[in-house]
Amino acid sequence: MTVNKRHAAMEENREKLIAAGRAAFAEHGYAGASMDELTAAAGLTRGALYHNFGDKKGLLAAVVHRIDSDMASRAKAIGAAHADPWAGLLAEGAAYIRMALDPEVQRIVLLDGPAILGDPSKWPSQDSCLHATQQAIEELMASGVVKRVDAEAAARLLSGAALNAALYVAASDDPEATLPKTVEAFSALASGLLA
Amino acid sequence: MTVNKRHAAMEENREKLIAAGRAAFAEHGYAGASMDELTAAAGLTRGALYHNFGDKKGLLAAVVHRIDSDMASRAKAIGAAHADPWAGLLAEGAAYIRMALDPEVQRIVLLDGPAILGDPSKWPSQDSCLHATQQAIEELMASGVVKRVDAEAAARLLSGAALNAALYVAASDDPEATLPKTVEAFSALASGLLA
DNA sequence: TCAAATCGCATACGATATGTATGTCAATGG
DNA sequence: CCATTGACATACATATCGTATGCGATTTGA
Repeated sequence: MTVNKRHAAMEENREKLIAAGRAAFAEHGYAGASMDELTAAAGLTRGALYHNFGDKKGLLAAVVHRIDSDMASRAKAIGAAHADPWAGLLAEGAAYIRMALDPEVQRIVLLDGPAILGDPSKWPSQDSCLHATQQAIEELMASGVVKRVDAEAAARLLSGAALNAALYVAASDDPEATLPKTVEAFSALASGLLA
Repeated sequence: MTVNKRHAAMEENREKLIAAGRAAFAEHGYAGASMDELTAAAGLTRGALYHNFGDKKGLLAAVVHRIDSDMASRAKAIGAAHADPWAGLLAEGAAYIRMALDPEVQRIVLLDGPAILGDPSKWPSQDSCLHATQQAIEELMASGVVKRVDAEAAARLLSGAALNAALYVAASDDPEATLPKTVEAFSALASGLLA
């Protein structure tokens, strides 16, 4: 009976590798992360890695998917906390900007992710963040709050602006001061979608 | 007199290397481009490359700077062709989206550039595109056409949205159909900056 | 004009990292 | 209880970057 002891151990090792990969990619970047060090830190060898994820890109994809899911669920919660759907969308956007200030998110999801895995809209994870934004926009369009434009394009523009802005904020000399100004400009820009 | 034959040859070789790097980075990506092949294609060896550009990143920086300059001058011309400054800004944005459809621009400037060199706003080239947009926005703010928000942030958001949108358009299944819808959504979004 | 010094570039070398092929041992299941 | 599977470790082959060294053409100074 016992639900396969081997499978349980495998899942556990996968978790270890994803965690180690997340740390290594965040600290050294994708190119600079050594698979030997990474796997050793997880108490394993490269054998486990190649068996579980195929290659280095495979591990990155798994790590990106994990972080992306975390971000989407957090953003969704924030958006849902607002009674007014439009305010919810703005809050969601601001939340993305703030989450993207995390160096881990920047390095892995915003910089190395697209460079190595290609455009987020084609990721197997479907880019949960993008998907959530698009859904919010579609609902707002249905209720006549926002202009009728292509929802997918609008979501992509909005999310692109937000995430890109976060990179800018983080790279600025005084992020604390730049953040509110950027969020304000973001709100102004987003209002262009209103009907 | 003869203005140094050595210097002339050196400039010529730099041009060859930049051209070869541009082609190699575009085709294989930064990580996948071999310096041996690249320099051989230029009729040189890695010795010339390391002497002129320091390291692989140095060559990428030079190539990015070159492409960025090209883009900025083209966009500026397009913006200046419009009598109405606001229409000029929109046209500039649309031009960026269209230029960013070029696979070379995508891979080198939008994907590998930020991943390897860091945020564009910190590039030595100052990211000419960004700078031009910011200037246009400042002038429109001075003449009361657009809202008074942080011009640098607004420029970054607008440019981020445009360039990011281009990645999305290019990755879409039917770019020809996606492009006009995206440009339309871009115009709507940008109108949020109007006073 | 000639000789010495410069310097741009080629060559040779070492280090390191990825991906694959092979081996091993515990868990499974008939 | 034994044969088989398969998850993981080990060993190997290959490729690439960056540096250290060497060469030769061009420049410079007298």
